[in-house]
Amino acid sequence: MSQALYQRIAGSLRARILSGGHPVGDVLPSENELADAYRTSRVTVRKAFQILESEGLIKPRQGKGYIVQPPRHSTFTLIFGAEAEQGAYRDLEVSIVPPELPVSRMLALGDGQLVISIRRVLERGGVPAAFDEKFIPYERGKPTVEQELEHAEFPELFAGRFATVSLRTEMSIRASSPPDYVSRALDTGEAQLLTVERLILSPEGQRIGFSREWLTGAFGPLRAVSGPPTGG
Amino acid sequence: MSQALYQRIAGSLRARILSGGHPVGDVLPSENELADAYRTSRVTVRKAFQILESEGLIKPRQGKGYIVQPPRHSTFTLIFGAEAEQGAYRDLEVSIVPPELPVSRMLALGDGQLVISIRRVLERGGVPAAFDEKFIPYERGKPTVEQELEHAEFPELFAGRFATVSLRTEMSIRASSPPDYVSRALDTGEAQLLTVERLILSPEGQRIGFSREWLTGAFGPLRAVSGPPTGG
DNA sequence: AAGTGGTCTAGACCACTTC
DNA sequence: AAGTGGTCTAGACCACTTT
Repeated sequence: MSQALYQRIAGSLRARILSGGHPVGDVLPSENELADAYRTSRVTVRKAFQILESEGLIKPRQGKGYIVQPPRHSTFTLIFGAEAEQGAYRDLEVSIVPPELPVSRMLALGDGQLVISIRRVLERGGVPAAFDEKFIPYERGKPTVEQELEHAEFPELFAGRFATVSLRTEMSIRASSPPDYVSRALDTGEAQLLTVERLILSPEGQRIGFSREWLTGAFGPLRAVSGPPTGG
Repeated sequence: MSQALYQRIAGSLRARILSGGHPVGDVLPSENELADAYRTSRVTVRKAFQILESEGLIKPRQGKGYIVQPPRHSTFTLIFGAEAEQGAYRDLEVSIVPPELPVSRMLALGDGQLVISIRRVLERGGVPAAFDEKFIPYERGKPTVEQELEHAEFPELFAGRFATVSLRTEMSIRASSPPDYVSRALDTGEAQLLTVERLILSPEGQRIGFSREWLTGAFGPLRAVSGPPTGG
């Protein structure tokens, strides 16, 4: 099971870039040069270049060549959701209520519009680790709350109304003091907690859901990574 | 400037998937079918499929076809660093000191190993927004602190010693109480702050730098997004 | 056996950059 | 004019899945 040729070419170029053999700004050997060197076709060499391009290592410039890019350490990938599965959710309350002002603003609701509110606590090892609160505009004739609750994950909650692939999520992370009912449920007193807010957007940009989570120390930190892939 | 054929094919398929025309688990038309339909070659159709694959919308299975994937809303892209440029750093202190225990642990330092400590405050509109503290193992004969300070961004600080493309960063986000010297500098009193820790790793996995940042409300929330690209 | 994706070839023409 | 990447063709053989 030897590697494909284009993989070997990509690996060889990657190694040379990462080891500093081709510093940032350098122009790599051209497609034709490499095709000759490896006794292969240009298409195969291009495939190798496209791998490195997708890794952000190089960028093509027509008429010039492939140029080694500076590393982008400002884009991080957040690992989120995996940890939440280590624990159990305890449902606190499902209700149809008039929204608080910040919620109403976030969902851009009209006057008198009610929302479905779902409150849950994540427990880990018997200790409350997070308080989770979701808000969905309430509309008669839409799937019932009971049905929706079968899906734990937020975006999937809208599967009946939208193609879930098409939904976008905007996340906002800060430290803030939770309201009383949250600090009581989490037993955290006055402490400020890591707060994660999520806004679910339809393909048309409509705000179709909003959630707030307060994470205690028991939840652990959020983690993010950047840089070249670990396997490479 | 009409779009390339493979772009049009990808766009057409993407639209059908996002609008729910091809639900999750569906098998898309085969490469040969589409090549016939668009009166083009298989290579061009493949290129279209590869775009959708890179977007995470589909996954190929040899002998079967391209299958529509469930959306992955658990991977978020953190937008970090861009906001920091809206403001000015004020240097507080550069010193060579014995590390505190947590720093020594994070960098896996031996006994007696000293570290270079760099403390800065980010001010935005005259208000302190963040406290920034970096630790680098001190070694004689390596680039001087003065030289290193010319580079503001953390990973770039190691440009002399490593090919910066090859560095990885692990980030950890939580809410915590800052030490006294931080809350004094930021004038935040007892409040817990958003805390961002970064560990810089060499290609070999060696821990070559560690940073801590405490962000006040003036810094604003961290933001992350997931879902299909905005332009698509 | 037939159909699918995975890899690869040996050309072609175009737009762009450099000399 | 020569070289570069960008797009595209019309084939080929392979490994895998389904019938």
